[in-house]
Amino acid sequence: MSNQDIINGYKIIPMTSSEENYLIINYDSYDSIYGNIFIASTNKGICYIGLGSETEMLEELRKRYSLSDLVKKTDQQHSAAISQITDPDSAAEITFHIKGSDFQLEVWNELLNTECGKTCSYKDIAEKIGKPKAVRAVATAIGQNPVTFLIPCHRIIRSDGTLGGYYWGLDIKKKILKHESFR
DNA sequence: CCCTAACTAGTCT
DNA sequence: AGACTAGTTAGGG
Repeated sequence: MSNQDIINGYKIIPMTSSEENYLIINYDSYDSIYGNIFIASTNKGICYIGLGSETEMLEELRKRYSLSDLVKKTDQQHSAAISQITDPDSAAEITFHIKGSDFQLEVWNELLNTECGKTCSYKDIAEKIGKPKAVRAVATAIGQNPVTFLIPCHRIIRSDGTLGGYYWGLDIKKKILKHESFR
């Protein structure tokens, strides 16, 4: 299974370490239904989405892509992301350019198969990637997802139906799920 | 229903 | 090597 398959209009391009050198990353902050949202992208795809002040997010971005050049500049990809977040059901085509271990990329790729408005369990994801016993590792990898909202880590909940965790806070997880099931 | 223990594999120190 | 996890299951209160 390739990491560059197109799934529901989404595609993940893994960022190699050589690519990361002197890579130009455009970032900016935008207003959204979830408040201020921070989006960053390379010339190949979106590499980070986060919630919080630009100062905090910039620091986070520098940690993740320490060798790249960060430039405050709006981008067509950013507006595509915003409209997709606003209307999660719309069939947009969005590409991600993200760094991660083989395992992480495999997990994030699998998340793209989850349907809007539905949920599935961490165990389901572990089984789908053929490592049914790696549930906890899968959960950790999901938590490291650099592109919140668009790589739908919020749709993954525990087997017993409870919400499980969420990096940006459980209230946001609830809010997204509610927004997605409206239709 | 809540609690604990055992199990599990990837990542970080 | 050891200590963490956005988990799961089985068991006992």
